[in-house]
Order: sequence, then C-alpha cells, then structure tokens
Amino acid sequence: MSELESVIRQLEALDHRITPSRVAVIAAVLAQSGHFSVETIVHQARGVGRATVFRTMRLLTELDIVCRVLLEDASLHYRVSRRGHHHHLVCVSCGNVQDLDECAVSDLVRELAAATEYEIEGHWLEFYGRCAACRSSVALTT
Amino acid sequence: MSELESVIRQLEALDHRITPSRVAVIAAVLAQSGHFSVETIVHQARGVGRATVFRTMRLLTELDIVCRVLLEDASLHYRVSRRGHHHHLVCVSCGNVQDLDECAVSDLVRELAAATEYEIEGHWLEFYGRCAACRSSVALTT
DNA sequence: GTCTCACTGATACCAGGTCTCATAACCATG
DNA sequence: CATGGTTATGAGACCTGGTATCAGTGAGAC
Ligand SMILES: [Mn+2]
Ligand SMILES: [Mn+2]
Ligand SMILES: [Zn+2]
Ligand SMILES: [Zn+2]
Repeated sequence: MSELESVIRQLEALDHRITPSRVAVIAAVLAQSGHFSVETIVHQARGVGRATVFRTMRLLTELDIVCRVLLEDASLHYRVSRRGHHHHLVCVSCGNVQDLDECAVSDLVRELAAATEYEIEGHWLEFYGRCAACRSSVALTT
Repeated sequence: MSELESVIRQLEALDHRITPSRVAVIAAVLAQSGHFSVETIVHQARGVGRATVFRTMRLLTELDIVCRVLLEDASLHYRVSRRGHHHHLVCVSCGNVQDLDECAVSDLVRELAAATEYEIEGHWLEFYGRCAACRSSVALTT
C-alpha cells in the first residue's frame, strides 16, 4: 500500500470524503522532501482552490500526517510527519530539517505543572542553527 | 528615573533619535500589563503611523525591552521584558503569562550541538496551558 | 542658527489565511 | 444503479499582520 493510499484509508476511517481535490493536495504534500509552505502546495496542486488547500492542510495536521514547522521569523511551514510528537532543528542557511527523536521537554512539562499549578496542554519547541555542510562552506568563503 | 526615561536613555546611548512618535509608542508599550499585539499599540499610540509603530517595535525587540511571545496558533505578541533570555507559560484561557526563570533548554542546546554537528544559534520555546484560576472556573461550569 | 541625516506617515502593496455562498459531488441507502 | 442528504468545493471578497516607497520633517551635532 502506497503512502498515498494509506492516508486515504485514514481519511475514510474518519468519515471524510475522498475527493479529487483532497487526493491532489495529499499527493503534492507527500511529494515534498523537506519543509514547505502552503503556497507551494497551492501552486503544485493545480486547479485546487486556495481555500481547499488550506482546509486540507488543517485536516492533515489534525491527523498528524504533517507537522507544523515554525521558522525563526515565526512563519509557519509544514512537513510530512513519519513519527509522533517531536521537534525540529532547522538549518537557517540551507533549510535542512533534522527531526529530534524525542520531546526534550516532557519532563519539564511535569515539573512546570507542579510548580505553577498550570495544567499544561501544549508547547512549541524549535531549534535553529547551521548544519555541518553550511558551516564548512561559510568557512571556505571567509 | 522612570521606566520611560530609562528606555529613552538606552536609545540615546545607541544614537537613536528621540522623537515624539517613538516616545508615544514606548509609553504605550510600557503601559501594557500582559502580552499585546502590535495592533493594540497602533490604536493606543494615537497619531503615530502604522509603519512607525512596527519600526519601533522592532527596535524595542532588538534592545531587549520587549520580548516576543509566540501564541499557540503561531501568532506573534509582545511583552515588556524585565529580564534576559527566558520563555513563557501562557494561559490559553485568560491569556495570563508566566515568565519562566531560566532557559530550560540551554543544556539541551549543547547536547544537540555535539550530537548533530549543527551550530545552534537560537530556539523557540513556549508552553500553553490553563492557570489555576481558569481551571477552577471551568470546574464550576461543568 | 544651520545643515544633515535619521526618521516619519500616507499610501500602496504583499503574504498568509478565513468567510461566504452558490454549486458540485461523494457515498449510504434502498 | 438511482436518489438524496450532507459534505466538500472554489471564486472571490475580505481580513490581519507586516513591508516598501518616498516626499517631507525635525532632532540634534556643530
Ligand atoms: Mn515536544
Ligand atoms: Mn531559551
Ligand atoms: Zn544547512
Ligand atoms: Zn488563565
């Protein structure tokens, strides 16, 4: 079963209708290699309305098929998610994304909950830096 | 010396000009109690142009007079910052913000740098939840 | 007081995203 | 299959947050 079929099964299982527009958006999403903006999908899923692309992205986010990637300037990208809850290390130079294996703050969430009496429901955690490749190319040009 | 004067001194020290517009924006910012959007300041600093408000907010961010508060939906707010680098715990119900004392991920940044060969330059970290007050009011209404 | 350059604000513009609503079509059911 | 109810679509208006342009102003060094 292809990845596309697998996503379609998930939608069916949750009583969402399988429409050509949705399939086109999902196919475009699955074809991305790194992180991407919604606009990229709007361009690549030709003929699908802008609103539908945004609606489908929301669906895919809720189903955990994509994850949100927050860039340093607070703009929102997406990325195909092949695991559960996790965070990212983004190269600010080439855009490469490293998925981090586990949530580094789950312990902290418990501590915070105890210390502050907040019931903690969510968090954002993203790291920015330069990957080894980008660092060495900078070294060469300076 | 008032907080306003203190900020003005900081601007002077860095060779920024003290203009009525800047003073109005800074005064409006310092009058905020929690986190706020730029739009709030646009409304409250009457007569100051939109662009100038945005420019001044950028200045204040660079000078660490305000810090950026990222909401759960990735929208950007600001908050008067009375300390160095830190993170936030935001109540998604009433908007109350708790400043967290220290950066909880500075150790992690070092570990990550070693493990991934990235040079890590920055991060986003924000927590969302419900404060004690909001939790008890929910308990009452259910 | 003069001069210069940083700053301003009106305005146009852009990006990202939502709302509306008439139309289309998916798919459960018979 | 044929039908029907309900879900999804897409054109376009609209909204929010933010930047670019540029002629005009005024802060403050001298
Ligand atoms: Mn996490
Ligand atoms: Mn930190
Ligand atoms: Zn890189
Ligand atoms: Zn609260």
